[in-house]
Amino acid sequence: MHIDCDAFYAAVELLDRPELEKVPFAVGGGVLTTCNYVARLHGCRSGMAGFVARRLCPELILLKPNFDKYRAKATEVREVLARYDPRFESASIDEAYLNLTPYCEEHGLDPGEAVARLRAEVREAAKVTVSAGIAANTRLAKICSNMNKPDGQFLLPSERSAIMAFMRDMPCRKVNGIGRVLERELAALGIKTCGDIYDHRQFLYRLVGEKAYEFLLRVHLGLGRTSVQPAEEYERKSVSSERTFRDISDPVQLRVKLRASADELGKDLQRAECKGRTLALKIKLHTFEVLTRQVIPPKAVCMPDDLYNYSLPILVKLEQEIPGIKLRLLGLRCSNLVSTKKPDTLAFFGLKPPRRADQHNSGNVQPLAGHNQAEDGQWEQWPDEMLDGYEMEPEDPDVSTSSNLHPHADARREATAAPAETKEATPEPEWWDCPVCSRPQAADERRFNEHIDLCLSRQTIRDAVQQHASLLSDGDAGVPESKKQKASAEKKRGRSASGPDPRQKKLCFGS
DNA sequence: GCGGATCAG
DNA sequence: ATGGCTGATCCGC
Repeated sequence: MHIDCDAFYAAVELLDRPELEKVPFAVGGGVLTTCNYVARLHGCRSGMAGFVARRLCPELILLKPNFDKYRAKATEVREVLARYDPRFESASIDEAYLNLTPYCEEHGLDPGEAVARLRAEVREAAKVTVSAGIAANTRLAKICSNMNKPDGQFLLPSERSAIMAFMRDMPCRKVNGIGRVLERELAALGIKTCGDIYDHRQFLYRLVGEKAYEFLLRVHLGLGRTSVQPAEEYERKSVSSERTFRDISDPVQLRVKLRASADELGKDLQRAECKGRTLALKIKLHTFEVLTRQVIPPKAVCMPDDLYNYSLPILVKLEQEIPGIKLRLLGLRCSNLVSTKKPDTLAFFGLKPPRRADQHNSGNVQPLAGHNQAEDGQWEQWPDEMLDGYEMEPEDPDVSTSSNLHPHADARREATAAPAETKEATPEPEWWDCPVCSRPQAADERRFNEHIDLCLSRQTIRDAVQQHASLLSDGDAGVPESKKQKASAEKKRGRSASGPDPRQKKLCFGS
């Protein structure tokens, strides 16, 4: 199920100031984020520039957003959600995915009944209305939650026929990973609805590339992710900070901006407890053209001074390359992150149960190559019988456009030119137990061996530690053990409890 | 890897 | 006239 608060910011403001009910108002600073019904009557839409809204409706009242307030309200809502699925996944401050199957079984309820109950509880507890979509996977549920907005719900039966019928007339743009650009490209081929995708597949492959092609076919079939997990379990991949300002050419002022950006990013990195092995400078020219340039500092960076000093040469170079450069935005980003969190001793030594999402190791250990379980979950495996007929052969005219949804292109040896090994290994046991740590590993020979190597080196470390346990005063980063323990105990207070900062997680396509 | 680009919220 | 900010992913080099 996907759940979506109705006009969240506006709804929360309305609780404090009911008198706004009658007047056109919207929430947002420079940009209008959410607005009430009256404002909409004046043509103001959410996602519209503030000044445009003002034009349309001069008496529009623009409220300054109060994110602390919205976060507090979001926790109220989430407390209810947790009763239905303790492992629900926040998709943003006002959206979440839940797996309601266990709840329905335990309470002997239909999904529809359970959701009706959930929505009533949210309204009761948090005094805001929510809309919900109930479907077989997250992609469908997301679409469904918009069907009966506001304050409604929509159930899409989990049957092939119902799903295909549902997608057939669904405008492509309603699907999560299809934005304005892709919508345009598709429209150029005559593809307006998800149902149209299949008929045009022979052109699609070359138009959008392999990934997007597979994505679109999955959309057509109504396939999507079926797993749901707390957002905290996703690993962050970058941290950035950028600011827009009045056009600046003055080199001195530009350095001031860079300094500010470095300070901001430094703070954020500290909050996120990580450093970046890669540092990127992003600028937007007064023409709105965007450029990025990156460097790999000799060591992972997180201190503002380092961020500034390593990015300054990039700026200098750009200043030389672009005479009379005039900027309207400048920012810094760190990627290739390494955690500075105190290493979890148990996990590090492999003494802890599987616990997914292998935490960032402290820099010296490479994250197991790009294909982990989380990644598998996100693309949710093609049913082989479908994958065959659907993939490749974009030009093959004999792939008839009949209504046959299972065009078994018999004996296609392999899907793509890609690694191929992983895809073909499906019938085999998916996991091999590591003889060292006995944790399950992907059944891939190369990676399995790499893992064993890893474990052996851990074993070495463990032996060394045990041997010299009393002697080792723990040299890492010069942090005394006592301090590290303490930091661990406190963790990041507030983060999990009132836990705002809902990780923005892209769920499909991108994700 | 790098840099541009799209997408989401 | 699209809007600022953060983050993720994909594509073509």
